[in-house]
Amino acid sequence: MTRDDDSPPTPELLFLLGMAFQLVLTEFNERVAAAGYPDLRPVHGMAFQILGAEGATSSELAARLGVTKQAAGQLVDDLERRGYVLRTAHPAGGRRKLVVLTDAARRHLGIAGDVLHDLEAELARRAGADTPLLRAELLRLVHGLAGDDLPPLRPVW
Amino acid sequence: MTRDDDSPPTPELLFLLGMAFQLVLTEFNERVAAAGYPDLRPVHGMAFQILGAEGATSSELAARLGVTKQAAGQLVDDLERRGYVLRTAHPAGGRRKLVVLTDAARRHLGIAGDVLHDLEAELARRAGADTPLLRAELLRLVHGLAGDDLPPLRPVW
DNA sequence: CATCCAAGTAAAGGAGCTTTACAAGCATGA
DNA sequence: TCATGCTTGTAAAGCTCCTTTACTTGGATG
Repeated sequence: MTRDDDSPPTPELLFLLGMAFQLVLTEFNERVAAAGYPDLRPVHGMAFQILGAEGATSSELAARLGVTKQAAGQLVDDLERRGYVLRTAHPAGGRRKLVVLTDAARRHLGIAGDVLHDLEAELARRAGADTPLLRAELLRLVHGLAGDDLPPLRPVW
Repeated sequence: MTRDDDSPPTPELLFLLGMAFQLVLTEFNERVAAAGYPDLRPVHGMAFQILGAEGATSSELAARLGVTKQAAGQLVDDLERRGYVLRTAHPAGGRRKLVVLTDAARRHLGIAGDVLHDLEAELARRAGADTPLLRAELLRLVHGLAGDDLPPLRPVW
């Protein structure tokens, strides 16, 4: 009894999750691009968020992004060239370098946050989606699958 | 008034959608791999589902997958080499070729469907997620963003 | 029959990652 | 003291999957 065949043919949960994520992310990305950041992908915003106020090392960034430290290093190279991050001396010394955000990145974080909230509010209005309920249910599902620590967010295709 | 700062810090809807999708997809993919298909990625399953009972041309497949026809052609090349699809003469003639599933692909479709349903049932039990409710809310959201026609499902990173 | 169009294919190239390999700084125990 | 080992950071090569560019082929349309 895995399926009720005379119910309306709702797409599978997995497909719905995928389409919802993709649609919201694409819309978000387009709005952020239109706001002056056409050359920043979602992963860059994720990196900014991880680096946050205190910064982090490339290796920490790699772990949180779920990629190799080389990939994270390349990302930092790129962002540094474009003026979004700086490699500074790490207080703990050693070979470590603390990657910190520049003001340009902080401005992006602020704008992206605004876009995100506007978008969610619009979804609640336009689609009539009960976003608090949706968030609660999704949080349950995520915790059920991943435990308490939230996993890195990566493309899975 | 974009944020209520004294509410519990639930992650953003976009993040929750991403994590939920990724977790469920990864779990799904691992189970399918364990069931004997370690070399099939989600996009292959999507292709099987699109080709379905009647088959389709490479160009149709490309449109539904949201990639170029060359990319779809390469996918079909690969799947044909591995015995999952066949290029047959197209009833409409012309240069068209009808790509159809082999029995191997149909077996995969059946197993993947079972895995999907098992997984959803487990989620409802383990996580206590109200999956019908979740599906309804997600469907609302998707229709609100995409209209009636469901968009191709692609990686967005 | 000349023209155009859509389908398929071929080849090159690029983005973004991994793998392999190595150098540099520090901690640890014998 | 100092050899060992661990971890960070980098460098270089290679791989996968996609796109871009360009071409061929079969049929429709005037």
